[in-house]
Amino acid sequence: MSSSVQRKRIRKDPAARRAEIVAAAAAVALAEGLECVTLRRIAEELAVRPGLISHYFPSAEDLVAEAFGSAATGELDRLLPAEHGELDRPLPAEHAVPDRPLPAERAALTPTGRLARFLARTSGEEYDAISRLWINARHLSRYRSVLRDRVARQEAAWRGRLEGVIRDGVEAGEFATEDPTAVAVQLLVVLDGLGVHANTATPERPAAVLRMPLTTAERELGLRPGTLDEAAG
Amino acid sequence: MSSSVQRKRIRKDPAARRAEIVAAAAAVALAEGLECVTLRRIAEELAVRPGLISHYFPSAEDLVAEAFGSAATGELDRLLPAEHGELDRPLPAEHAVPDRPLPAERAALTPTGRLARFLARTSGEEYDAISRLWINARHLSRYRSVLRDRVARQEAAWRGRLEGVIRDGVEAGEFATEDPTAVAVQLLVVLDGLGVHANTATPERPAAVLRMPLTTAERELGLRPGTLDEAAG
DNA sequence: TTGCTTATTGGTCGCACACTCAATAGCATC
DNA sequence: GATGCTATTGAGTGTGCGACCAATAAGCAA
Repeated sequence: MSSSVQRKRIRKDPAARRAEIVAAAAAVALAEGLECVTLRRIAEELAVRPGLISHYFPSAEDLVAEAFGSAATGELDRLLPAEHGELDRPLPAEHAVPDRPLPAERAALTPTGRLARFLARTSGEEYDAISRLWINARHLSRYRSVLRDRVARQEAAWRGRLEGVIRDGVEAGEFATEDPTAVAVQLLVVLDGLGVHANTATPERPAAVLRMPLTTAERELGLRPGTLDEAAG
Repeated sequence: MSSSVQRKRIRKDPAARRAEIVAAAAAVALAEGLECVTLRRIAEELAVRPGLISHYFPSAEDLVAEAFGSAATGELDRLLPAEHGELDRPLPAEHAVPDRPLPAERAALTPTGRLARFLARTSGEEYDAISRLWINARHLSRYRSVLRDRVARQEAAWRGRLEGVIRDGVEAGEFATEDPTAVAVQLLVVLDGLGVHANTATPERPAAVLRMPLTTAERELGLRPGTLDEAAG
């Protein structure tokens, strides 16, 4: 029998195959965790033999790091899209930023609107998957040095993106702060702190706790309380 | 040769042996991570055969959960010792709290002093190991349900202990808050948020970020800024 | 001292993992 | 249609894991 197994080989362009592998690995990482990114698992996902994955990633650790980097970059772009022309990475690029002009309605958002939308999105249940990924990566970083470096780069990317929005807001006169970097880091600390519970079904948390990101942002940026709720619609 | 291997069997009281196993597992969990708590590893630690560990813990998952519970309880007692007679766990006891009277100098500390000391200790580098353990447990909870329950119980224990100090302070007129629970959770969120970096060597962080726990506590408890620094000595 | 309970051993099984490498076959090029 | 490059396979290695179980011996009680 052995009916449904694919018999015919499909020979692809190395670059395309590699991208395909990374995409599959990123999807598995996001949905099931970085420890599920194994040669066998990704090979099965793509209906190829494990040896092929080894061929593109001689060390499995590199694939895991790449999967995390790809997934995290994708999620950041979804949560807080970069404005056209925005320079948000002082470090070597993690990924090529698509250089096409962004849709008009995005470019039209004010810094307050962008920040409000980001904070709204990081409160939803959809954000749990991303929280899980970060916890996963931060823990696995303990043992895998390649991943550790990737995590550091992603941290810088997320902080840089958020910092950019804050700077835009200061420039536009919407925000008031002396140290955009410190505010960005403080916000990320709060979001990380709230996100660690993503794997453990936490009972209802006090409203003051759920509002921490908004409260922190409004306090540190000199916004009237409630501003960000209203801006989020 | 096979010189140094232990030949003679040592037969111990089951309760004592079990305690020994848990202690060894907790030490390994704290120092090397929960995934290093394996039958073979703990057996080697105690110079016994792996089968013996299986005998006491038919499911390895139970041992891992027990190791985390033991380590976390021990660290909480070290960071924020329970006052004599303090009732800090509404849930079934995670561990028997030693009922002996505490040293005089500890019992003499005011709530402000206890809180200040706790926050000082959670800032030191010694706290990194505990942060690592929490990240580890929170991530592994994704896959291990027994551990997940233990994490929930420990969260409750830590929150309860902190909440107790806050209530004492309110009662003593040192703190002012309407909702001690919310304050306790907010503090833990900030500490968790700062702790997630324990595995990734983070560059210097802005002073405002490092002071977040103190700032949060002082703000939420109606303390004059600087109070907790001074109380910590 | 003898005997009995049971804590402890030693060995085995099956599984999943990363990694290696010679053999094979797709496909672009001629 | 034939040829050559190389992407892809298939098979095998070694490691570490949890789980299982019959045999053994430690140490207490009779």
